[in-house]
Amino acid sequence: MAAHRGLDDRETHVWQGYLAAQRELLGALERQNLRESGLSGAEYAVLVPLSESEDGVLRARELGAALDWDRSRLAHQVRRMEKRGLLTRGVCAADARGSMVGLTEAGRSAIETAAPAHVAQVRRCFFDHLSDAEVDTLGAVFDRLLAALAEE
Amino acid sequence: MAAHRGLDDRETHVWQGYLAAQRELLGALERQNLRESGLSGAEYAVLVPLSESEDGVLRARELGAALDWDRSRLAHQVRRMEKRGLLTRGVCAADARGSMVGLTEAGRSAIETAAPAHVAQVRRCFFDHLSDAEVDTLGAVFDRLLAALAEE
DNA sequence: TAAGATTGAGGGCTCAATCTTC
DNA sequence: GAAGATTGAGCCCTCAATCTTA
Repeated sequence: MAAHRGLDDRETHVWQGYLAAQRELLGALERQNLRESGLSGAEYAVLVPLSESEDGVLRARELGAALDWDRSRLAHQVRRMEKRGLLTRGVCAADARGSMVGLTEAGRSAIETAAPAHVAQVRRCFFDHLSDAEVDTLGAVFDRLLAALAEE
Repeated sequence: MAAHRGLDDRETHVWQGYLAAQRELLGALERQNLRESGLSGAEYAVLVPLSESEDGVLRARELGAALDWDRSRLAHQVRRMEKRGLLTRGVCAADARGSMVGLTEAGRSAIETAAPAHVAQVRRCFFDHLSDAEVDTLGAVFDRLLAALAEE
């Protein structure tokens, strides 16, 4: 492809495969998750750290750090999820600038229902198709790519 | 993470690394592309097959097949790009149901400017950090994952 | 009926203001 | 001024409904 002048055929194929696998795999997980538990991928991601916290409540700042999301992305997502009845928002007692995000009953119930199916799906669509050696290689590669990107 | 009960620590780490690498890498490419050539990733993707076609014109059906995009996604993208002056739309002479998508001068100029920098970026952020053996492993893995997903 | 395409609604993401509180 | 958070605009994507032509 003209997009890849400067990449040889093998590299082009690997790069296209990476892009396609990324889209198909995450898309399949998203659809499956949505169908079985009614949760989008973003909703699921937000509920996980909250369900692991002491009492189902975290400062928005902590939640954002756990997810590695910026403030804006989190604020938009929390707003939508509050409207859906999965979360509550409140002010932070210790620092009036901060906000607290908490699970509702519906939110806790949703994540507890969704988690086992989601994990099974990741195993079935990803790990079941890979050898131990391939998993090791992928782990090393992703770590290296992330380290290089962090240095930029 | 509670998200990964049923995955061991090593698997969880690899999966998180996959998700993070995906987001960081594609995000970095997107931002770089946008900064240097003013094209989004989606716009770039659409322009590539058109720039490789005979006269810069393809049936929407062909373009969608080349990108592996569904009709709706392509129609929305073409509409935005037509508004930006990168593409033209017309009716298909051979089949009145079809539509023809063509490059404008601005579109051709944009892709020709963007392509070398984009390829260099993919090389710098991805292939430069991988050994030959790792590239082979990744190629095989992505092919296998895609084949498995296609069978579902 | 099926194929090609378009549209509107709605979730999701990023960027650039903005507001409040430290 | 800096930190925590929110908001609005704009692009991207998917889904379902619709319209036209084959």
